[in-house]
Amino acid sequence: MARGKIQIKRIENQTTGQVTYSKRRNGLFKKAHELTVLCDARVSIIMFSSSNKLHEFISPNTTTKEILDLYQTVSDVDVWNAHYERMQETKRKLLETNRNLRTQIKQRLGECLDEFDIQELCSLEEEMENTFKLVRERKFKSLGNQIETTKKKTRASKTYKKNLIHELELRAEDPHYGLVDNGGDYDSVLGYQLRFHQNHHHHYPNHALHEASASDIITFHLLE
Amino acid sequence: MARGKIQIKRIENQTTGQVTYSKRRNGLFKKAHELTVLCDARVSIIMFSSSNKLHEFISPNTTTKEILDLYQTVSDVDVWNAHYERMQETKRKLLETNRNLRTQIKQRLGECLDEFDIQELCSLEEEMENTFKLVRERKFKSLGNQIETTKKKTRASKTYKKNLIHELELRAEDPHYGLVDNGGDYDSVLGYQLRFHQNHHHHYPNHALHEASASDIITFHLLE
DNA sequence: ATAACTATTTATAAGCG
DNA sequence: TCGCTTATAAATAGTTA
Repeated sequence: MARGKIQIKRIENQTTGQVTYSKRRNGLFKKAHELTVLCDARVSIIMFSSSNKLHEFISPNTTTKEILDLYQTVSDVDVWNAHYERMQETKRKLLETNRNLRTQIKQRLGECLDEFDIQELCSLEEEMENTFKLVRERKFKSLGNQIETTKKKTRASKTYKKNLIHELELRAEDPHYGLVDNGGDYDSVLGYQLRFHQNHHHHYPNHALHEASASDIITFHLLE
Repeated sequence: MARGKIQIKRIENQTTGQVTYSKRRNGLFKKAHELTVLCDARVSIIMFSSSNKLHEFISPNTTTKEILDLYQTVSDVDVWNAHYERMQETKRKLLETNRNLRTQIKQRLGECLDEFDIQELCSLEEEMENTFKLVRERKFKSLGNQIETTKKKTRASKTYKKNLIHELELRAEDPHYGLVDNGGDYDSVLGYQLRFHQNHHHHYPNHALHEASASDIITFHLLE
């Protein structure tokens, strides 16, 4: 165990350096803590290793923020000023952008048009026209989709109804059907099914639903 | 020389405390400096004595500000004051508003319409139509104004021309006029007079011209 | 406050598990 | 990366000047 006089000189060996850093850091923090207790002082140590790892010590009963605020007050160094100013600048720019955006919106709502010259008015007019067309297209497309959907539903209910009627005809032809359960059953079954479609009817004359339009179906949905 | 085991406990004696504080502070700073050199680290120590005296250590080749900037970036600790927090909040809100405004603009340019349902599309369509009309109205009005202005200018020029010709006729009728200078014909005099206005000449033989400026005359020529 | 001295305590480099 | 050990370097309380 060679323990000659310690040279205060950069430790080249990485591993040894790491170990020494760790040990001496602890030693430093311990000393700081002792100082805190012995002399009722407040100490903040902030350190970065050569690999930029952060380590800090702060005296008990205080916070780093407190110390730094105090430091800022006492020392000449304006620690946060640069950041503060940068934020002010950011805020200013954001507000400016915001104003511009609002103006643009107003112009697209037909306000504040006085500042525009003819050419600008023309291009705005053109833009509005284009957008108007786009919106209308989109609207029609959306409506088309909706109609398509309702048509499908209509078809589905038509098929369902046809099957139902077909089945009823079969039962009517075959007496066995009627005898299985009591005979009043037809109406009640049919009535139950059809109430889905319209509130008050129990019977439909033949094919009554075949030509149902989209709006009818919408009504049907609302009633349901 | 009583040198028993050092108790890590607050030193009540003021003088002793001061001395210890001074000695240990130096020891701490020395350690910090050694750490800096040995391990290539950057250390910032900020401390306040019980009497609120500030002492600080900073590694060579760096500044306290640098360390604190880095600290703020790396640490989660909220070292800034309430003002900073308020500014952060303001910034956040501004950015949010900004986003919303941009979305609105995009929608009014016909983009991002997928999120809209039929009703929204309808009201947007209506809005676009209204604005479109407004813009067109404004355009026509602006065009109207422009036409009106040019008409006025044209009228003024015509009056001017009429007066000029009238005067020339008078001169032609009255021999005294013609004999003053050599008898130039109407055309050449007229040509001279018109050139004379473009070149900013001095005397006007007729009051009718007093209201016309050089630029007006140039415009008149362009319009004719 | 600061410096020097000195008996002690403390810190820690290097080695080991 | 730790924790432990140990010989030695360094720090420091108390004192004096």
